[in-house]
Amino acid sequence: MSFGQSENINTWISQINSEFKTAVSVDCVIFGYDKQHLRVLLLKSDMEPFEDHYSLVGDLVRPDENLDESANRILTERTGLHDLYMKQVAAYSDIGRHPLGRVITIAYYSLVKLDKDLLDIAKNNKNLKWKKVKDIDKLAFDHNDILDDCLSKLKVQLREKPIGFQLLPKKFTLKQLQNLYETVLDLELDKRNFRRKLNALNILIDLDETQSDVNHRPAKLYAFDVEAYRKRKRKGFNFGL
Amino acid sequence: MSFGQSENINTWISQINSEFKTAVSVDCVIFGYDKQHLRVLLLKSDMEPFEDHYSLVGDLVRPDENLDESANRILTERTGLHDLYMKQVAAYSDIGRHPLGRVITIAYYSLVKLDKDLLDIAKNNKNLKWKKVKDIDKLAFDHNDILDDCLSKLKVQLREKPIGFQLLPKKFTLKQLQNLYETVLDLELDKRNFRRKLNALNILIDLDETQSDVNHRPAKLYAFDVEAYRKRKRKGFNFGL
DNA sequence: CCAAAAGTGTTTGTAATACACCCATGG
DNA sequence: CCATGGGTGTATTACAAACACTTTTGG
Repeated sequence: MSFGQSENINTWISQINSEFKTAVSVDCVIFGYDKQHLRVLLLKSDMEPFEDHYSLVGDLVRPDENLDESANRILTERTGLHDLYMKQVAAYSDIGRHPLGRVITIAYYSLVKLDKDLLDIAKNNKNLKWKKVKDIDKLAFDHNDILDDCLSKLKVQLREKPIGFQLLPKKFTLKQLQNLYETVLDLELDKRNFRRKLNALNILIDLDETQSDVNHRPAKLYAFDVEAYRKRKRKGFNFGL
Repeated sequence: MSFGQSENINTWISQINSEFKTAVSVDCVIFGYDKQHLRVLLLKSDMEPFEDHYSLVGDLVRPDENLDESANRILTERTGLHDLYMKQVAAYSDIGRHPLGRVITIAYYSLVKLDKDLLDIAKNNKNLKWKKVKDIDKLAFDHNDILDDCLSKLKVQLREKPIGFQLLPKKFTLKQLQNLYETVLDLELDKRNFRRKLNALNILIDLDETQSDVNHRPAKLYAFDVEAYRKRKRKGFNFGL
């Protein structure tokens, strides 16, 4: 950032303290995948005029943290998890977007594996809910815009980078991975082509294990090979789905 | 944005006015293309400890404008032009990024056709300079990070969307367009394949005009067909270079 | 032995790549 | 008539898409 040469430092500081007063917040679109559905963690709003609307989870940015740290803090506070996959998406700044004054918010999306513990946080707190993305209607503030943008970004990234694994358990079957892609991208994929492509990418570890307790032929289990991906990333990588 | 249920409105407002004090700015990476080189409009900084470093052009966000409006204002103030192509890229927020205090900045990149008038703004103002991207070394603040991110974004967008035309005059030759792609993306393209591809895209208007005053066979002139692009955009469009 | 999902190859069409010569103009 | 860049087509290769049957397990 930089300022016109005409302004001096004292003018500038006093401006910030008076008419340029602005709050900065972070809002997180926390995506979770649940074998069937893509979900987002929402919070029941208690703020006029949005009572009983759901909103994204967010908070003001504190003086001792940057935006990434702020997003991480919010994620940990809400989910109890650390080091989630997380991506800054955009800043939202319309004058009237927040009823209490000028609040500019920076949106992040993040990805979590929806296991029982995580589903429980919405049971232990009446105000939290894992809503299916498809079922979300009117949210508080401009959070529908934010959600739409984050979902678009997720879809783009899912096609280009191996981030889908963040939404699955460590060990997964190829069918689970395919289902994830089909659900999130809202399309149908050919089983054989999908498997061939994944095999060619060489980013999966064959665990030599199979499912148990299924009443059909058990599927092989795989894990994401972070190292193999890192090595290949340098010379360009495109998931290409 | 939303806040924990425990906080009430008065707490929150007083927080903004005291410890949450933050300034928000916009910084613009203004790219211009000059037949040979990709350039960025830079400004000589007069701020400690960055005297004589160049910086991006930016300003504080005013109370009556959102970020897009702020970026537009900065662009118009610096270039005299309106309605430039413009894209929000990311927010930068490290604690120590600005010597005068907590300043969170949102970066935009924008594209202009570098004609004589625009080149003159750097001649009429000693502090402004159209620097070749390749020649830029240490900038003030965290502006190298911002520039790098904006350049990456530009490269991605250039491959996917027909934004290159924003850097060229209204009438251009296929060679000029190819040169632009080769320069910005730093690669070599096959002339015949490039022309075939562009022809297939059907987003150019053949103006039935040719260059004049060149000492070789004059090239045909084309213009970007905005309407044709708009119609095809709905059903997906990828420049695919 | 039945139900249910896992696993596996081949063919066909389409898009990307590589490559060399003639053309129009100004000087 | 020469120098300079403009303009054009074809053959090859790699990748994407479409498609059906056999295998393994639990009940």
